[in-house]
Amino acid sequence: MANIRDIAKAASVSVSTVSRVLNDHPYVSDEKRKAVMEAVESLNFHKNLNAVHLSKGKTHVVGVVLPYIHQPFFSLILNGIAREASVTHSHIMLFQTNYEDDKEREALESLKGKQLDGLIVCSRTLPLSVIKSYSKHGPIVLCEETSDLQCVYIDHHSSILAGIEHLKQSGYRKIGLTLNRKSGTNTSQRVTAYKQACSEEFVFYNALNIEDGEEIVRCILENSSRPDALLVTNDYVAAGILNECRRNGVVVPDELALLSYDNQHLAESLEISSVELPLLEMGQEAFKLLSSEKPEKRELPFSLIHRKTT
Amino acid sequence: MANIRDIAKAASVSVSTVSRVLNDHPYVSDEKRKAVMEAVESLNFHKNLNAVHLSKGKTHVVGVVLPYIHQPFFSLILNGIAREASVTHSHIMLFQTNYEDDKEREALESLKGKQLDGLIVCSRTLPLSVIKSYSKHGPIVLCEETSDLQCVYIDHHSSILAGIEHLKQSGYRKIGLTLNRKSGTNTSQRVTAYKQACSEEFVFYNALNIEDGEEIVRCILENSSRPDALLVTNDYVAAGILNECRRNGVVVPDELALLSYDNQHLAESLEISSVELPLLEMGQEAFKLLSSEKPEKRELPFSLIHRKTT
DNA sequence: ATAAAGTATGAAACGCGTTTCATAGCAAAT
DNA sequence: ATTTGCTATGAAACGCGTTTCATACTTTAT
Repeated sequence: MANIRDIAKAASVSVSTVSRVLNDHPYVSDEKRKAVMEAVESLNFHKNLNAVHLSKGKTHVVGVVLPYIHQPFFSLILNGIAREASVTHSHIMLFQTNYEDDKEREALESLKGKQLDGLIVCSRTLPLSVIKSYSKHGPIVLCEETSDLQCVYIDHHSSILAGIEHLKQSGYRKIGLTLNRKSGTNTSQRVTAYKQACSEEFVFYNALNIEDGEEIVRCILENSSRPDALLVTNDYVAAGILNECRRNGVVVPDELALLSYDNQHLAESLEISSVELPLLEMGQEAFKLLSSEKPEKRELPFSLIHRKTT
Repeated sequence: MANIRDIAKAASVSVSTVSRVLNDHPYVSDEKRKAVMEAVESLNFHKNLNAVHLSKGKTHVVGVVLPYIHQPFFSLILNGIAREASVTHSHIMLFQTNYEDDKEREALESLKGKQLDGLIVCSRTLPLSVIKSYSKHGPIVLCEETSDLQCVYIDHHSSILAGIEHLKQSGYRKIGLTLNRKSGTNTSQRVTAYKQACSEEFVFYNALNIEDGEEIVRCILENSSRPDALLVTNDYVAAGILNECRRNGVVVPDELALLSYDNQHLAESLEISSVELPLLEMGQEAFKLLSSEKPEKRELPFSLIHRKTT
């Protein structure tokens, strides 16, 4: 494939001039510009982006680290990122980690190797200190509350307290909590708030999908001591719970109230009460923070949407 | 940042030797290897990936073109791609197009500029001829039936016929069809098959999400001539339909049968009959096809899962 | 003993666009 | 008439790792 020097030769100009033409720099006479463009045309020239990246030291690619693409929570954040990236003509490199250290490291190494201009970590398993140590190679934004790095987050502690408050006001006393993984900043915040506000503890882990919700109902029914309300990981789990309740004749919300997280279409459609999280904005803000010079922590608000399950 | 020449100097060897050490080439004496590694360590050297990419002419990055990330159909394919990519330590660059020409072009241009080693197009709006014209710059795989390019696909024509057959055998006569966009290879195949098998026509477009399903029911109820069965775009639309039917006292499947596509968890959970599509495999196959030398068309099977809505 | 094969190493070219610096002509300002 | 400033253009350096080629020394095979 023809390169810029071939073009220079063909157009009888210097490579600098070719580069100027290609980049719309001023200070190129019309005739030379024309000559270059003709050469470009006839030799079917196009830039090698890797050379551009190397030379410029930038790629206009940002990495996005997330555990699962298909989970609505993350795909919405991703969507927000994509939307904002599109504005600046940046591209997105995806690192689906499944919460594996190695995969997260790959992303960090790509940043280090200048393949990425920045990195957005939607969720992680690596220690914060490790992530931070890479921040000297480029901007890193986290979607959780941290003090050392740029971050966008939701105050999950408060959201849980608000949810519990809401449930208690409606007369529910034995409030349970469903969560996905056992570790993680966001999870910890939820658990801490929960333990702070509730004496009895009904905590269900590994609750992530519809079928997990169904499983939880079965689990609850087997037990004599059962919650009368649940704060649910997300709308999908709630949908599963709702579904299995119907099958088993458990009346929602009388026998079991449900307050889920995310407030996706599904919640609206099934009339599930839900804590709305501005995930799209979260992605957008995360992207914007990449190019913010000063350290910033950006908190986003949640809001409780009251429907028929509470 | 130190580069390979600095290392060479510090270790008193040639750059070739440094490169050999960094790439685990044989033919390096232990002492030189040690010297290089020490220099790498003390100067905190790490490769500039853009230089590697330029030099090697490869990036180990594949582009994925899809309209919407958050749509389960595509996020599942993406998942399959990601899974397979992870095996070869390839990375994924995401091009969410919203079916905009420009975005698709960006992906194609990235391939042309050697930023990508290959491209998987999950769905497109650009004419096939345009896509094909870029295939000289790198492998392109489509997720639809084509004769000119590598592709993985499902025979949507047959799947519609099978669905209709199934519905007819159960006694339904006025079969309707819901679709998303009006154009597209997959859509066309479905429409063609539908028109071929059904004399009456009940076709609903822009059916993609839960709320679209609800809307469709409202629309159906307003009309005197209504279908008694629907072939539905995907499980989400079916869920919306199911939901709105319940609200309006329409009994499923007696008054309205539903056969959806994709067979996601949602369908299982709501006991919706669905045509299972091997989307994960589709993604995996698509990725594998990128590195297949010979032209290949790979058809994947669908299967009809009979549940309570038919 | 000699050819053949393998080990080890470095110089230089290669992949390729961008950018700085120097140079030179020409117009506007003093 | 002279300085200042802008327009135009090219040579060369820069970003940086990889790879080929040539060279030279060891071994192993014949």
